[in-house]
Amino acid sequence: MRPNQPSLTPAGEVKRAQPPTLRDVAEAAGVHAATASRALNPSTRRLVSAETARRVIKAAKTLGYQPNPIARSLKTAKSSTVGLVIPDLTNPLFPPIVRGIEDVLEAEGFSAWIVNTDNDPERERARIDSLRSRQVEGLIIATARVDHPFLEALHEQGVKMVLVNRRVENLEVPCVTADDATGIALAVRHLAELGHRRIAHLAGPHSTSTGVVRSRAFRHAIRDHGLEDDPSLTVECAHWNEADGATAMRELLDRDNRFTAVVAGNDLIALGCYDVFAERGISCPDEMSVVGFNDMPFIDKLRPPLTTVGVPHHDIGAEAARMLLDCIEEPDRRPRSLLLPVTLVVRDSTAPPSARPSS
Amino acid sequence: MRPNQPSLTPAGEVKRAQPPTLRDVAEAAGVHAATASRALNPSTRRLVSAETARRVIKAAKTLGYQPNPIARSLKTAKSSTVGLVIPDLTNPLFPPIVRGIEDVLEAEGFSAWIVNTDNDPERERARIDSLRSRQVEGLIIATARVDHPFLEALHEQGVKMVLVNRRVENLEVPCVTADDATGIALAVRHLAELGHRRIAHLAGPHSTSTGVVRSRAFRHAIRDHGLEDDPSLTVECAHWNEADGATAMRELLDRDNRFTAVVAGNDLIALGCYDVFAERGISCPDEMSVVGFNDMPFIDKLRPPLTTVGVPHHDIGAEAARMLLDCIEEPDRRPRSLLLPVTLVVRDSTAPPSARPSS
DNA sequence: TTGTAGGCGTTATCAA
DNA sequence: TTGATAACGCCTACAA
Repeated sequence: MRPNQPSLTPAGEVKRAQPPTLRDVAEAAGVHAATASRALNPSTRRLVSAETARRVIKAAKTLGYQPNPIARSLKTAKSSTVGLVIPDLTNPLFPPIVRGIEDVLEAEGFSAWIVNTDNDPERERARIDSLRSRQVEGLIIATARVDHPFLEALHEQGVKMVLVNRRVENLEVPCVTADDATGIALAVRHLAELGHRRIAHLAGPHSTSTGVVRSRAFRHAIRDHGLEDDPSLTVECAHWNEADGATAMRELLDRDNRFTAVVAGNDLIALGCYDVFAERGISCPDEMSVVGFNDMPFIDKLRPPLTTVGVPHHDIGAEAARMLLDCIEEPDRRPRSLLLPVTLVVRDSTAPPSARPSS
Repeated sequence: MRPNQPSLTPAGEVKRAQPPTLRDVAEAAGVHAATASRALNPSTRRLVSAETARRVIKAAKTLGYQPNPIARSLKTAKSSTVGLVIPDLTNPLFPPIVRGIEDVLEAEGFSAWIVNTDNDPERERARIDSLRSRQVEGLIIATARVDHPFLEALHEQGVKMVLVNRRVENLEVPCVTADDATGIALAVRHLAELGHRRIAHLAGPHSTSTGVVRSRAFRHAIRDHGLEDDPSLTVECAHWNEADGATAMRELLDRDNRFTAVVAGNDLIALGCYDVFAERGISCPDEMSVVGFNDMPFIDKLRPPLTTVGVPHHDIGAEAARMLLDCIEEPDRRPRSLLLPVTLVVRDSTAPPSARPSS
């Protein structure tokens, strides 16, 4: 017999009460455990009499019964759990997405395991393996690269997943992304309307779909507005971060191009531009306009406040979670993809080009 | 018999191979499951012959065996899991702490469940209940208030926990915090050395130990430097955020105090000051110096870059995780508290007081 | 409508 | 040193 009240061990210390189990509830209600299980489970409750159900539920409440999700998982092979694979939680892009995901999951009784890959494929493998061993029912992945054989392999194995922010070529998996192309188009139009003619692009890495899509959209937009379409005005950054943004900006300036505005692949790359402006005494927006992408928190507090493309990160997370839950519930549903609308947020980093003598 | 190779169901679809279980490994190695278990488990490996262990381990590797942590948890009543209770993941303070925690947990085979309370006691209760039902072995709590009966109750119930950033009065629980008092002392000394005599303090909420400790340290430091010790120079913010920082700053200015510098309770409150400066055309640091606390990411990119107290957030997380693991391993160890060293990071938001006519 | 029995995958306690 | 057995808490055919 397992003690359910604090009791004394031979040594005399107080032993903690174990949490009540289903059997304790059943006993208290004077029914069998199976009956109690049915009564407590909304989907099987119709199998027991209303009176019995009432008694069981009351007993459960009295005892403070909480079902043991571990035992339940072992039996049902479901964990009510999903994995969340992101590069790095300290990148301010991700927390709002994570909150969006959790808000939806929580409402459905699911929880998320968050893992950071630091963009290391080895680490990604290991962390995803660990998630799988914990029986997650699906994955939300924010680390996808254009060519990502590991994700393809997972998909082959029937692992349910949803991609956020990114896509993988030739992979039939649901995605939720911002409308990158429109965002870039808005940025270019804004600069064109201010009077800029030579606009540069600091592209994100082309190993990511986001980098590719934004780059392509940039070229399109430039042509659409009849602006100078000079390939040397685009530099690809090695990573989506400040340091590589700064490097790319330096390269661009060293080419001695007479551009007056930059569309940065994202806000962090734009931050790198700011660093280079400080280094070289370039004044923004007087001498150079910059547009970012994402509208990260606090980016409006910069010097100068950054004009950028606003992305509904919370919604991206929420939609992705909803999609994954859909996949889990109806495994045969066809993968949909969602493109969420973006907005241009004009601040002080963009202005008409100065009349300064161009070199 | 459970099929371990993909097989055909009556309907003809391919059935996914189940992941191999311990029994599969045992069978492949020609031993009993119990033996395989012992061989695979480092702590019991000495109970089997070296030869058997080798065979089992090899078989496990060949089959790609991954122990099922759910089954293991059910048996051992341990989940290798801890709960992480924070107010809001989108507050940039927390991601580095979380990473520090995860880095340590991961090395020990533990994982963390993160929950956000949004500083809502009701929600905190619910989320912690849910963590407990998931059998977490302990909690790391970043939401503690000075008076926090719920945490006391948990402690009474024997729930293992470690507090980060905060303390609870009369609660004998291990804590990991930054050395707030020293940080504030450094800030005040820096301002005093610049020549400021009337220094204000925008205190964090006194419902949090951090708010109390920093406030008290401020008064001490002011007296130590023989500066003007005027209680009306301190305003308490309702929350640790921008909006309430701005409100408090407006109140301070409206009192028409002739202070020339502000020690903000944290960086977000300092951000609120920046907003008010913009509103009222006050130039920082020329007319007003500000010091923040925490050295949040990107705070160096503000206009002007913020002078602040640098806090080792990653270390705070790492130490807290280590402490919790210690508590889990040796339940009887006495609670220790750790005070981590801080540094003053001088940037451009502080300067000598101007010679402008005071009022 | 309710009870019985068996098992999810693992580990602990026996006995051999 | 290994094997047999039972049990962790829950769910679900099946039988009553």
